[in-house]
Amino acid sequence: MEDLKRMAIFSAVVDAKSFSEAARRLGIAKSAISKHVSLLEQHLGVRLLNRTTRRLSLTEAGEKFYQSCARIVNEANEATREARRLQEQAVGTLKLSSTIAFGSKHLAPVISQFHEKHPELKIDLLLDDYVINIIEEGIDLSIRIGWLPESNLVARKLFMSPRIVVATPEYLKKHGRPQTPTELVNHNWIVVTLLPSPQRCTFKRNGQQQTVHVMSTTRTNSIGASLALVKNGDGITAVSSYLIEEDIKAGRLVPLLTKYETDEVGIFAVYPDRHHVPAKVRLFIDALNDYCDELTGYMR
Amino acid sequence: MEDLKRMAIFSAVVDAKSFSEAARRLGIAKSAISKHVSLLEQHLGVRLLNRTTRRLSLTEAGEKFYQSCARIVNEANEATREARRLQEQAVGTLKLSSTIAFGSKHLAPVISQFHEKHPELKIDLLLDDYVINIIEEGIDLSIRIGWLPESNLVARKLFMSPRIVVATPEYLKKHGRPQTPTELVNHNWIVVTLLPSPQRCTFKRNGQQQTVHVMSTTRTNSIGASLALVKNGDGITAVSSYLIEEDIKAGRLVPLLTKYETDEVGIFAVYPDRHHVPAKVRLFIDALNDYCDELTGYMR
DNA sequence: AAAACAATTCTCAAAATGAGAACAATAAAG
DNA sequence: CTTTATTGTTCTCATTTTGAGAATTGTTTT
Repeated sequence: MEDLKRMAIFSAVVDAKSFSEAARRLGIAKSAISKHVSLLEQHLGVRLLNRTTRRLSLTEAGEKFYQSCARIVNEANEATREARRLQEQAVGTLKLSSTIAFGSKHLAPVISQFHEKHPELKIDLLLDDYVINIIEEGIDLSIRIGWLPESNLVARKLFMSPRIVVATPEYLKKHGRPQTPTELVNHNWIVVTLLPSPQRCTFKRNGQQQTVHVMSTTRTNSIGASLALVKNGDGITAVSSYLIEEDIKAGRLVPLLTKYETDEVGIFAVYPDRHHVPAKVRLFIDALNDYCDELTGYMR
Repeated sequence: MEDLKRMAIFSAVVDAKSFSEAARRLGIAKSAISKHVSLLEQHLGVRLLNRTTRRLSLTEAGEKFYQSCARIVNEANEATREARRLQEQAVGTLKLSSTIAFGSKHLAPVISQFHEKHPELKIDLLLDDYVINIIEEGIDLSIRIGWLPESNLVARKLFMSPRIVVATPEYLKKHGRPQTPTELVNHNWIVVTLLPSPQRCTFKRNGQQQTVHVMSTTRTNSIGASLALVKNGDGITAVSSYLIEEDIKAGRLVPLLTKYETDEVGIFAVYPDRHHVPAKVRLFIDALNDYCDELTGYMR
């Protein structure tokens, strides 16, 4: 393993048909070349080159060995080039992950636009409401809600979204409309188990903050399911605004406690490494950012 | 070129699916492994492995790169093995060189016997009376007469052979039989131009040494031709005894000045390198030695 | 919560590398 | 046949690289 490097040097010597010339080409002293070849021969226990000060010739073993070395050097260069190409061009496959709700609603349009721009790039979109291990799954880019800056991973904020407490008009007619956070304890809160503290809700008003422990008989690990349950009139919950704009406008859902500020939740793009971000990821984050800027601009 | 070695390390990490395990297998510290992989990534500008402390996964570029690395490591091992095989086994081709006379008379039987013992070894016999450059021609083993220990090359003495002054009976009847070295100047000496001092001949008797400058009208660069000329009755010359035993026994040639000791000439096996002598060469020298021992034993 | 283990980072000593000069050998030129 | 130019080898020495070991941080299991 040590002398893979020496194989490259030996190969250069054979190509140059001279120690001195090889030294010149590689930009190192000829004494170094000489030593490397000697050590390689010593380690192999095989004479590779017969040499006088004036002439070089390959031994039979050297001839065969050279063939292999040339192939190896070639393959190494090829591999390096290919790795850099994958890094710098939008090619290959981009493995995306996001929550089902965000993915189907927002990622889809970005993807289709992105795909037009970079037709060579395949996209693999994995929608999942579970918190998945993006290292284990080999995810290039994950869109996560309310991400707490987890170690080693890089999280870039796309936008902040307030969480709005909503219920259907029908539900409110039946169970009454809460006017203060404390009144929430009298309602069936649909708990989304994915969130860090699913049964706790914080509100602010006039600089005063209060936290409510909500009551619940219904839990789900899916944001989409929670929304569906609320829409079905089963209960009440807080949902990121970006998911329910239309529902509110259409009157299907009613925003509650609008006098209070709720804790905003961040939408983050998460990827595994700050250094050496491949082009496919960088470009997609850019596209996503543009989309989100437009979205929030529109919402403002 | 610098990171061919690192490609091997990276490959080992992927094979082991762990930095620590790879370190154990390669017998170096895991901190070293970590650094090597980092440097490789840095040099490529490409992330190869996504890693937490507990899990490893290849990036897309890393996956492709690994394929190449694995091939390279494999090829390198293969090449090393093959080089050693060529070194240690009597396989491949043995390129022999010798003077025409010695080659046809003595090498041929050794070769045929050797070939029976090592049927896998091809033999390439080059007969030439010129002094050839064994480096340039890629000769494995050269049998040279009266070789002066030339630089870099290794010369191993096979046997010493006295040079005997001979002529045909017919020639002697016509021109008289020289009784002392000085009388040689009256004869036509067949000069072999390959010898170091072709027109000089040294004799010893009773501890006294004398050198004669011989006269000549006939010169040749071929020992065989010189012998043929003498046999044809064209002149007189000194020939290594091993070439003319039969001719003397049969009376076709008459040894002259037998009271004088002539300068012996050595028969040498010459090869390019003292270290790492391949099996094919070593074994052939051994066989040649055995043959020569038999020959000189028989002559004694 | 604690224990066990993996990767990273740091420091420091040891090893290797490579430049440059001196040398020996060879071939070509005068 | 000597001179000259060039090559590969060897040597020394400063520089760089390397790797071990401990400490650190992060992750998983008990």
